[in-house]
Amino acid sequence: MTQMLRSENKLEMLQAHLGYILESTLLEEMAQVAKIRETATDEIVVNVGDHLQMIPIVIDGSIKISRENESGDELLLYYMEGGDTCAMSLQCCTRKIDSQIKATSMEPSLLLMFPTEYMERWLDQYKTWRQFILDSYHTRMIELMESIDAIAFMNLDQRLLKYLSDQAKILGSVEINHTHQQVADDLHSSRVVISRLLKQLETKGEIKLSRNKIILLKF
DNA sequence: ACATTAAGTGATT
DNA sequence: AATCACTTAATGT
Repeated sequence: MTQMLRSENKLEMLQAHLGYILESTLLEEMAQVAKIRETATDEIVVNVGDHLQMIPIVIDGSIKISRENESGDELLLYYMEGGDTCAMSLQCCTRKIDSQIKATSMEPSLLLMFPTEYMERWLDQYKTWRQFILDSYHTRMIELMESIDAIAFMNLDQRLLKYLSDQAKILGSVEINHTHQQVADDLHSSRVVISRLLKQLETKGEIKLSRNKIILLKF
């Protein structure tokens, strides 16, 4: 009975996000094989070097994807939100490549995890699924280019503003609960520099600062 | 009251 | 824009 309810819930979750993209037979099949994963704020969902067994689709919440090297240097690449999957993790799974990225939960989130075998089979079986995966590649690629643009063509102060408004948009709040160090890590900068830039923004009346908190005033 | 962690500042490269 | 070395402020125990 509870088993029944859980799989019904999964179907509802899937329908809510993918109902208009994927046919109901596929959605039902997905609901049957999906495993639920709940994550807490700042929980690391995937680490560099991990070997993925299952591929996630985000149902609720948001996940940030960042690059990280051996010495712990980071750079935020893009975000995943409701209905998003990361097609790159599919390649990771099927080719047995270790993950090159780190995925961190930005808020309490709910993911549905799918075994690789099914994902591959659906690729042959459902053209809507193939389209979904290809679309995912496309959006990921666009976002990657956007983040390259930001690094190559924008000053750090511009990047910081973009970062703040992105965070606000995704977390649905103008109140961002991050330390300056966390912001610096995401932007691959240093805490001192970020503190100074934030101070400037506060002086200009764009934001309000307090410990562990940045409040956006003009967005 | 004390220790710890976050944030601010001046000087240097 | 980054780093160092140091100060000051906020918070938890």
